[in-house]
Amino acid sequence: MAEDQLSRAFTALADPTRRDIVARLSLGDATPGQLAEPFAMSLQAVSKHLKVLEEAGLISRTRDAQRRPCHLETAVLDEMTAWVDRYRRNAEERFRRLDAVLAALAEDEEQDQEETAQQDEGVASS
Amino acid sequence: MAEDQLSRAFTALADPTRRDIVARLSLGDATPGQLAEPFAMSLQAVSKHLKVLEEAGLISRTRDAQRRPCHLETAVLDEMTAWVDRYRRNAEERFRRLDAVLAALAEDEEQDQEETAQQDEGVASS
DNA sequence: GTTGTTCTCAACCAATCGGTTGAGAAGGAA
DNA sequence: TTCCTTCTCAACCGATTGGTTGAGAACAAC
Repeated sequence: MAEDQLSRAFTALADPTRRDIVARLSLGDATPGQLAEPFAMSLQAVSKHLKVLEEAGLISRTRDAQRRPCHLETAVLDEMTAWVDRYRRNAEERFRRLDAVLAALAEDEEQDQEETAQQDEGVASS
Repeated sequence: MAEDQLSRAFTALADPTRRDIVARLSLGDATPGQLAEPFAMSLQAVSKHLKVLEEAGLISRTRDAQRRPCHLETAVLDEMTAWVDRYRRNAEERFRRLDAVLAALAEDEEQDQEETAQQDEGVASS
């Protein structure tokens, strides 16, 4: 996926109104008028939001007389989760390995302490 | 998760520089100086990006003398995939059901056509 | 102490964003 | 045709964004 496409997708979902629209569209296609209804803003503002979502590839629009029904496209949503998951996995795998190393070190430490304790029998610790 | 926290997270990842930083940090902690090195911009600019990432909860910062090592936090990444996946699943489940309905309709249609063909034997179609 | 390194803060600037209003295109209904 | 509905486009406005430079805080090293 092109870099700026991913930027557009994240930018699109950064706005709460646009996330609400995506949530609504996940339940079924809807016209701009229907989508604008729950919001305290003009139809033109919603129309702008739909343009942003369309340019991000998150929705597509068909035609039905004057109406322009909007349809949620899932491909870009897939790309977004793929990106986020990739680096989340990177980090978590790294933490897992680090934990293993720390656990091994802790075991060595325990071993060392036991040996030291044997050597230092009867000597007060500082 | 708070609504504006999610907005901050998506806003943070909307910028390519910040996505690069997250990718880099997924491989291991790093200081602002190390993170700024590959970019053709000032350290101050990178410092601002780190502030955005920190306020989104995507990174945390500790202290090591003058250095402020950055650490990737995966919790918010989880929240982001959870959000995206929720509505992707909604939509895909809906498409799956729609496909089933259409398949059923197509079968009925076939049935109807067979019956009509029997009734209309020898009659030219209009 | 002074010096050098690392990093953040403050002020500024051009560009973008999210809303507004007004105009008009596209198409069904009277 | 004329009206009404639905929607987009264009221009504008204030707030935010992503960069800059300059100043200075915090700390190690000398």
